[in-house]
Amino acid sequence: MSTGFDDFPFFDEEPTPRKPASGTTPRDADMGAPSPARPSVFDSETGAHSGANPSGGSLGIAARAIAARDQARTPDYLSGLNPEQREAVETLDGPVLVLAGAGTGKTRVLTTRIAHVLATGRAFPSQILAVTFTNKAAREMKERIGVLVGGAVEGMPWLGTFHSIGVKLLRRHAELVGLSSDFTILDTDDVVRLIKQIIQAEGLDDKRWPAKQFAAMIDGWKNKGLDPSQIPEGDARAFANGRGRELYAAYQNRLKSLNACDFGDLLLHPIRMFRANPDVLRDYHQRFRYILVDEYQDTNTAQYMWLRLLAQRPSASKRGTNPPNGRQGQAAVAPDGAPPWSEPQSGDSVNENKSQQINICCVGDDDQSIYGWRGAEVDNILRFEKDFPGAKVIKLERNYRSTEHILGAAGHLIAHNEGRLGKTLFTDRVDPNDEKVVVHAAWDSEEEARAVGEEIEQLQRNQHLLNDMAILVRASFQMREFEDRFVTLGLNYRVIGGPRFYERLEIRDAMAYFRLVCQPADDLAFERIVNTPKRGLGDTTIRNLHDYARARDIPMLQAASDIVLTDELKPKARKSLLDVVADFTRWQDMLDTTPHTELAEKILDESGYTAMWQNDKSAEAPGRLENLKELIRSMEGFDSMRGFLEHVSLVMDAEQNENMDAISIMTLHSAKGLEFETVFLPGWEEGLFPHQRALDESGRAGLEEERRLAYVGITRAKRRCHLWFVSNRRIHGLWQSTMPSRFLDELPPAHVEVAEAETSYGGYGRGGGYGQSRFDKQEPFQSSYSTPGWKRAQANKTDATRENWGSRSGHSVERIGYGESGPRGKTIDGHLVAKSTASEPSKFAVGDRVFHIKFGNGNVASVEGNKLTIDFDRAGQKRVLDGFVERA
DNA sequence: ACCTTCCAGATGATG
DNA sequence: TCTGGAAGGT
Repeated sequence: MSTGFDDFPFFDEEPTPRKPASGTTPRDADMGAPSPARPSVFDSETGAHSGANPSGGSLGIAARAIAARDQARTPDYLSGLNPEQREAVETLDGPVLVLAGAGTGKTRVLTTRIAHVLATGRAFPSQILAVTFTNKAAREMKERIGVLVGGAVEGMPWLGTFHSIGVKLLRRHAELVGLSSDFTILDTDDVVRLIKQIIQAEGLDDKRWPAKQFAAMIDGWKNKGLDPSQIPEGDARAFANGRGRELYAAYQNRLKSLNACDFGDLLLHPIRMFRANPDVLRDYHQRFRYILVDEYQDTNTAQYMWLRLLAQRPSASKRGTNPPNGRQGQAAVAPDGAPPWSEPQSGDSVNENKSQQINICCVGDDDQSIYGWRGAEVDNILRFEKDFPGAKVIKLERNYRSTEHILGAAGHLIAHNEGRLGKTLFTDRVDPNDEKVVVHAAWDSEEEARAVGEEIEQLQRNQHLLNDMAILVRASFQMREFEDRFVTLGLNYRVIGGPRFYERLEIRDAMAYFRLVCQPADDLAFERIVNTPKRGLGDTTIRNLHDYARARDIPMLQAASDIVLTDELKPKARKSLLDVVADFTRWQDMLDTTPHTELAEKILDESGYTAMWQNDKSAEAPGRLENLKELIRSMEGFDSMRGFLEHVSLVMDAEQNENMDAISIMTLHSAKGLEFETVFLPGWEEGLFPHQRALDESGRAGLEEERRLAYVGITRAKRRCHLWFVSNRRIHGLWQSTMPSRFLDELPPAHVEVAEAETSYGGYGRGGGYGQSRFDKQEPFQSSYSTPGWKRAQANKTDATRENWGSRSGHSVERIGYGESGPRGKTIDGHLVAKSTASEPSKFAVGDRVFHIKFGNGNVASVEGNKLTIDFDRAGQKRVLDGFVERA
């Protein structure tokens, strides 16, 4: 077997299956801790853990689990779960779908379930596959499992995002899909540039057929798991005079010759690889005993296929009874045809594993599916029981986050959706003092921002922290007005979302240098920096070079080093290019001999890139230099340049400054998974929310997704939830009069109150259809919020809420994840963020126990500013930035 | 290589 | 209405 599993010590020594015959109470022998004869991550790790064990004693988790069971007691980690959560944790056999409503302890269930699998000795850490969508979720999960099982989490190499696990699979088996294992991962920007080249090379007008649009199409196809040959005819015809399919194929070829993958390939290549190599797939079937999937409602078709392949061991009977492509009729699956479910079924390769099933557990909430536009198929979760026959579905409906009013409002709203699995959240913690959800009206968006600002200040005066408040908008253009207002008021705020650190120009340039050094075939990187800084290598030279490379089918860097030996170029260009080639050759030679941070600095200095920004007189230049320093600093946490590159392409996040008290401004989408004491939801108007385009493009499905988004918004609030709508909003520069959102009318009166204007105008707006469902009514509708009374109140309110603000000192703004081009006209830049975080004392102290996503747990050995030296339990001593570690 | 002018696009945003 | 990007001119 050539699958290269050597680094997984336990692969060849799987625990014997411990599935109890009855499926209920395990027999003693089955529950035993890993036998002493077997080398066990668990045994070696439990020692570390037991020190922290409040119940004392030196027993490992598994041993304690047994003891607990023997005494008919509950292991620590299970106590405190409610009955449903506990069922979700303890139902280990067979497929399980956990429908976890907002705030019902989803992550807790997932992490405890993993701990339970480990503690009962059912699998080793390396035999658990746990996938999330975001790095953040993966990180949180790792951290929380760490709390439960101590260092054993270090042994979980297969906990990560779909993409990071895809990379891992692909690095091992790259040759099976025609790549070499040092392939490059292209981000969206690279992809667009590459496609543009292809479009131009095909002699097409790149204005008429924008690369960006085609990139989006390809992405859509890949989300559905479609190869060029499988895309629907209509789609293929829709681009470039019917040449869509051809271009897609050309793009894939180009990727292959670049030894590169886009994000979609990180899923699709493993799928192809598994299909074409059943023996490899079988190895993974044996490895992954437990599969856990977070946010299952967000999976797209490709992810679904990927999971199916891994989760469904082929049954001894060929096709039919329990088909691996287990869908009843393909129409239900891929409406646009070309369902790629045709896994090669080698019926003969199967029998030996009858007894071992793979236990998949998907956790999600159909009511929070808000990424349909990104390819997510809610249907995956709705169909779970059909896909996985015998699946157990467990609903978590006990909410630990919000007041009854908030839950009542959200629940009533979401009940207007059809096609849900149906959950009703409830809470025990009922307090007569709880505020109802409040609906406010404003005249226009400016007044909306002003009034929200006043409410915030009022809360502040009552000792509420800004950190506990958030403004969640439907579209990012809404943020501007709030930002403007907060700058005026001197209210600290942070904007979350948007372009990220590594998407900044200077970071991408620097990364291109590093990429080219590590991966000489990376033509995109080459073209990006060959004339940056300016070296007199203009369009003509590049074109020459390009042709030369294409004609010989060699990478451009190679072509460059060849062509300088000829006299095809003008002397000036030739000299220049010669220098570039010499530089890269030298850097490549140093790759294995020079510490990578040192080399990185050398590259940036010797290439003249640093000098380029030093000589730049523009306002952003100092910030860019600062960012470059930050980049180098962040490399310290990695042991090689390659490792770092991979991290950046998949994982790197902007760090955030939690020390500052600031209100968060973000979109509803980026708020998913977060919670705040107080939530402001502005812009509840028809056309904006629900967004017109969602309605136009996806009709009822679009409306339902918008409604789910509203549901997500409301359920972010723990105690206070304030909804706003305005009568006038500027859209594309034009003032438009707007109608209150239909969602407002779908809220239950019992849990909602209408904010009165300061001068009481009582009585308006409440009658009529307020709170009634207009569910079946067709457009156009008349909202009860657009009565004359409301309008009067709004006009009135403008005066009633006149300013009483003063400017404040110490105002501070943070833009998390925004580069130099955040929403327009800001006086904020990345510089400010980098500076403020760098100058602040580290929040860590010597001796602190910390967690690093790559190196795991460790103790802080020394602190210098924001640089920490950490003794990692497994990885030894490293220097890392404090932003990369979290308190363990 | 740089500056000006023109024009399309303007929902959401993970890897 | 505004803006980022690109074409086009100098």
